[in-house]
Amino acid sequence: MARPRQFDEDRVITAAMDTFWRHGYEGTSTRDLCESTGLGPSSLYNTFGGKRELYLRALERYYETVTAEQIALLNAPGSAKERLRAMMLHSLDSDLDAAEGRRGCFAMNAAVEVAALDPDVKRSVRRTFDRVEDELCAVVGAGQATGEIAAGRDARALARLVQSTYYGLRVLSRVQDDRTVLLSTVDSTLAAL
Amino acid sequence: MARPRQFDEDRVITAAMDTFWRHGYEGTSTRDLCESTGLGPSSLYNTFGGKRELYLRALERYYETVTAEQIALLNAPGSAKERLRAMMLHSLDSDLDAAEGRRGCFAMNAAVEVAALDPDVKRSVRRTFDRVEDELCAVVGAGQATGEIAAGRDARALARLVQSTYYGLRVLSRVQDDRTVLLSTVDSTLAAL
DNA sequence: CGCGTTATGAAGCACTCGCTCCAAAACCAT
DNA sequence: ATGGTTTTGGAGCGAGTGCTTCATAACGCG
Repeated sequence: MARPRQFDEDRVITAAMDTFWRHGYEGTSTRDLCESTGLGPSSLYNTFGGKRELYLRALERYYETVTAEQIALLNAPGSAKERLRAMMLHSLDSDLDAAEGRRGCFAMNAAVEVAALDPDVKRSVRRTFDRVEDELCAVVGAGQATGEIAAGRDARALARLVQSTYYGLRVLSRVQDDRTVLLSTVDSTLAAL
Repeated sequence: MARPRQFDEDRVITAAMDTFWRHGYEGTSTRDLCESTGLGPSSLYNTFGGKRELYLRALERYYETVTAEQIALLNAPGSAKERLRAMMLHSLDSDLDAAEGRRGCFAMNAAVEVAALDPDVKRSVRRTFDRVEDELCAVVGAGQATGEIAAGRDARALARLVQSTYYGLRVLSRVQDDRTVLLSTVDSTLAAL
């Protein structure tokens, strides 16, 4: 019927996610996106609509890939606390890895930079955070069932406590390079459960 | 000797802080700064050097005013947990106040948006965070002295735990509008001490 | 093949970016 | 008042912004 696309849409979104993640929304120009995706501006606008829409797609992709990986770590074999620790360690090491560019958590970056200005971004990040909370809640519940975690307190409340500490650590990791300091806070969190 | 300045430097920095705080570093243009400070570009550049330097001054001012207020709440009369709670509640209500523009914590915004790109910004935010940690540590220590907080665990470790939860809550408040949800996490944190 | 349709690359739109330059203005010491 | 020094407003620099336009290219279908 017509000329087919010369690019793989998934690859393009992944490349765009990488660029937005690294430089933020305002810090990324449409030319940056053209360069990292390999698309010309006309293809990019024809396919996705514009910078904002592509950013939303990138956030979606982050949820499908990186957040999914966090959740997989939470559902891996092991005790509840081992699984919580594995997830936090994984993120922390990612945050501190200079080779990855110290770009942090894309969802958190979006929450801080864009959520107040764009309701769609706010909704997308909210969905990611809510999903993480749910998964944490399930792990805490499992820990309570085995007696590993005190059953007296509400699982949801404990999950939210872990989640807050987790994102707080990721904030601190932006200016704190000492892994052992952050690591000890992970252990304090688990000890408090 | 020469023509004196027509503006108050402190007022200008405070106005710049307000603008950077609201719109972020990349989201603020030099024209925005001229408008909010009332200065022409020549005065602004002659006095401060440039956008980046003014941002650093704004961060300094944040430390001197807003962070100082947080610390004052930590040192107000009351039990240790009451003081921790007062500080967290104050920030949370500020974060959720639509009239303030949902701009969050300026130091945290700087940590997330700029710290990886600018060592001076990283240092400045780090200093603020370290100071907050120290003050939290003092309050925790006081709580342990009165028996309000279990003396078994290291005060510094508990302070870092509180700090992480605190900044994590401020991240979540960017997408979570329900005050009671965030509030319950504050209480979970205090209960875990 | 030729047609209808869509994708592509390049040029470029109006506008904004951070910043500079400079003549005029405003002060104080003499 | 004059001279010396600094500040001020405004015009404007080159580069970059998000995005559009359009002729051309590349396909599947008849």
